[in-house]
Amino acid sequence: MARKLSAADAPLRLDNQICFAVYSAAHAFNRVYKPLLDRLGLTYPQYLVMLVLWERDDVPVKDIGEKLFLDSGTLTPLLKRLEAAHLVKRTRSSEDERQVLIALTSQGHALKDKARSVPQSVLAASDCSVSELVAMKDEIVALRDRLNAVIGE
Amino acid sequence: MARKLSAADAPLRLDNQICFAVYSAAHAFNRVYKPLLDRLGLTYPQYLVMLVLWERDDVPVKDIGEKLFLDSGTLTPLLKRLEAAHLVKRTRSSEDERQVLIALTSQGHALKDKARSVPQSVLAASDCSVSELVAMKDEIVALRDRLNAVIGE
DNA sequence: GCACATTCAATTGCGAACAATTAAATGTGA
DNA sequence: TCACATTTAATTGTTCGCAATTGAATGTGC
Repeated sequence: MARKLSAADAPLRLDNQICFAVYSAAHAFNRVYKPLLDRLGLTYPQYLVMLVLWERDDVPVKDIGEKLFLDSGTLTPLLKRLEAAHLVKRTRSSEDERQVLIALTSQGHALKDKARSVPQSVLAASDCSVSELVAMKDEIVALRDRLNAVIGE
Repeated sequence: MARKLSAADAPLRLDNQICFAVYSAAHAFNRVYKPLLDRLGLTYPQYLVMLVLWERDDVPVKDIGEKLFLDSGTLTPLLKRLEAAHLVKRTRSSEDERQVLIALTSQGHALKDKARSVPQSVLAASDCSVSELVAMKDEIVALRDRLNAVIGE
């Protein structure tokens, strides 16, 4: 028997998947960021780590992971690359030797000024008003938090 | 001089980044899908490929790539893994020997029925009405398409 | 027909992302 | 104190994702 388009298949259609919308939008963002971040010598996940550090410095790996929803398997090699690029320094905490504290170098601090043009370039690429983007962001964050709540059972 | 919270820093604050909202939501979706897809023996990107093939079979790699915004560097090894799992078959097109056509095996077809429960499980996890999700999806797709339009210059 | 560009998939190399495990440091209860 | 659990990063192995290159097949302009 021939397979035909069926209403029963609608939930499995690619264009009906919000997850694919989110997935493909994330990749689109990545491609927009790439040329901008190349000039800073950063990848997108490295940029996210730098955003965290520009807000608060000298934090354990765990804190960065909680903010970005990433684990040490991702962060350890990434932070070593940032260290190799002389943007951060990794030092064991003296109070708790299990922790590795991540601190910006002077170059890491200085990069913040170069990064200021990035958000507005992305805003321009999105061809969208700030208020619309803020509304979308809030919706997506709310959805993400509901999903994450389910993961923790 | 001490660095303090400044209005000039707002565009660089992690919580103000819609790209991070999208990025972290994509990961949250991935984590929700993981246990569901494990039962099908699929990863999330593999699931996306199967969604494409369940809609239309016997398509060149390029078509799959255009629908999913992925290139051969990602798809070739992924499709080889699907072939190793006996879900698809890869054959050179006789009309154009440059193309590799991807066709579902009987097992690949059969997996569709097992996959039908996935979307509703994710819907439940999102704790959101269908109409809200559809509205969000449309907004995100529109944003994605604007971003992709900029990438093509 | 023949040089040339184009198209398509495969390959290589690098950087995430994550599960699972390991090892060291710390905390806890008896 | 001492056995035990917990916390924290690092490590290992697998899979994506993409840039850049390669090589074969096809299309083109002369």
